[in-house]
Amino acid sequence: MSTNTTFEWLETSANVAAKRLLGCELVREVEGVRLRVKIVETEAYDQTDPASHTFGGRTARNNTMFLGAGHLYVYFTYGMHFCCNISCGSEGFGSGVLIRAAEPLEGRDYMEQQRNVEGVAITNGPAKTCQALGIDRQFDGHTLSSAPIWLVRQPALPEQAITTTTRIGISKAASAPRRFYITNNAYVSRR
DNA sequence: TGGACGATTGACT
DNA sequence: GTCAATCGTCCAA
Repeated sequence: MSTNTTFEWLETSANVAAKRLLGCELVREVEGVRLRVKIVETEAYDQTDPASHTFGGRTARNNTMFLGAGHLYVYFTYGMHFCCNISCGSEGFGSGVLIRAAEPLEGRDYMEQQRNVEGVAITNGPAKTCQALGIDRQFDGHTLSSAPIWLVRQPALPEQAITTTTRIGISKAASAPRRFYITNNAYVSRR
């Protein structure tokens, strides 16, 4: 099993971590099935950012983002959806990267069942990706170096393969260019 | 302790 | 393009 033991490469700013995570794989084992996806769209958030959950300081909800790099921060939103982030930076500084979309590499059938749809809609959004991978609140705080969910680092993509834009669905700091995605990837979210 | 508001999605006009 | 669903979190009072 190829798992990472350290996350030094994520002990950096959210912006840099968000770009480094593009192309990396997230592996999930559930009910004896292995699911594997490639991260294709991310957004950066940190304590200095009014749009971040950590802007107001450490709370019970956002605690995972303060644990240091390599933890899964899962939050519940709109009364019905879960979204997941990968924490980055140093312990004590609330920062992380929202996984907005991913491309299925293995276990596509299982993901389609979870989502009850076919095509790119299985993972082309943050809550969709969580649902496809069966990620919910119980995994908040999980360290991404062990089963049943772990991260596999991949070589950094060339800058030219990455598109940078403003983030989606936020009202504060809406003009900050902190959304990153793999140019022309079919699974990148639309709205 | 009440109420506004979300790092969204899917259905509908 | 517009809008409802649905509830945990946070802050003002």
